[in-house]
Amino acid sequence: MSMETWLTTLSEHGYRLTEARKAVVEIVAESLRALTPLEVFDMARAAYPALGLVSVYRTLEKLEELHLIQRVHQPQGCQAFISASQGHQHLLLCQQCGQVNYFEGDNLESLMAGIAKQTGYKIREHWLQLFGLCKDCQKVSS
Amino acid sequence: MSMETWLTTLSEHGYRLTEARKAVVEIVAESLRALTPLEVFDMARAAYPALGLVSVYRTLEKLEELHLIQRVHQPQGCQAFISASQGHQHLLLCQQCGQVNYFEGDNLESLMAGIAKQTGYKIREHWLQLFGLCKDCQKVSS
DNA sequence: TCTAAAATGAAAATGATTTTCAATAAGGAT
DNA sequence: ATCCTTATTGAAAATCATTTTCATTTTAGA
Repeated sequence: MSMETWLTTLSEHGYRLTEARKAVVEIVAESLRALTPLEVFDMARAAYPALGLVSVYRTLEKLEELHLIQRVHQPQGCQAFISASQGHQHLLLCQQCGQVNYFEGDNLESLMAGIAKQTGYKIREHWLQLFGLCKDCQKVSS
Repeated sequence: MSMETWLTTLSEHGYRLTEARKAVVEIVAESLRALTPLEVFDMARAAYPALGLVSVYRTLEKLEELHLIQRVHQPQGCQAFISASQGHQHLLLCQQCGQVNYFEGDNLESLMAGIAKQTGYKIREHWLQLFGLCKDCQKVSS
C-alpha cells in the first residue's frame, strides 16, 4: 500500500492532512523493515525539520488504530512498527538486516483445532513469527 | 519445576542464595500466570518486606539468563514473565484470567520448510502463541 | 476569506528500568 | 565457629521512552 492510500484513509476517518503526518506516513509506508518511533522521527525530519517527536507518536497511534501499521514483537524489543499488509498477518524477519516479509499460515487451522480439543480452550487469536536470514544476508554472513 | 530446582540452579551457576532471591523465586516458580516485575515485587514483599524492586529486576534477569523463565509477549504489553517449561516453547494464554498453558508445535516443521523454500530465507527461530479462553472462563463470560 | 476545531511542538510529567554507591550478608577458607 | 573476600542489597539518582498539558498554529469546511 502506498503513501497516498494511507493519507486518503486518514482523511476519510476525519483526520486532517498535515505536514507532520505526511512526513511520518512517507517514511513508514515506504520502509521494508520495522522502525521505532525514534527512527521514524530521525528519518522524517530530513523532509520536515520542524517535526516534533510527539507528533510521530500520535501519528503512529492513528495508523495503528486504522490497521495500516502493526507493532512488531522481537526478542530485542517491541516498540517497532511496520506496514500491516492486509490478510497476511504472519511475519518473517531477517535477523541481520531487519527486512520484513509476510506469509499466510493457513495450515495452522488443524494444529489449533487439536490444541483446542486437548486443552479445552476456545482459541480466538494467534501469533506466528519466524526469524532467520534472508537470501542476501545468508551470502554475507557465511 | 519447583522452587528448589531453581535455587539449586542459581547456586550451581555461582549465584548466592539470598532472602531477596528466595522470595522472588518462590512467587515466580509457583505462578500459573505471567507476572510483571511490579506484581512480583508486591507479592514477594508479603514474605520478605525488606525486598527492593531493584532486586526483583536483577533476579528476573538471572532467571531469564538461566532459561528458568521466559518473557511473555502480549498485545497489552511485553513486560511479564512466566516459568519456562523446558521443551514446550509455545504458549496458550487465557485472555480472561491470564492463565498460561504450554503446548508442543511439532506440526510446524512442514509449514516452515514451505516458507523457507518460497522465500529463500534460512529460518532459525520461531514464535507461536495462541490466545483464547480457558475452560473455566468460557463458563463465566458466556 | 473566515472561523471553529483539530493538530502542533515545547516543556513538564509520568512510569518503567538501570545505574551508582555505601552498607550488608553469603559462603568458602581458616 | 569465625574471618574475610566479594557478591548482593536497598535507597536514591539517573536514564529513557512515552504521555500529558498548554498556548499557538494550521487545516478544511462554511
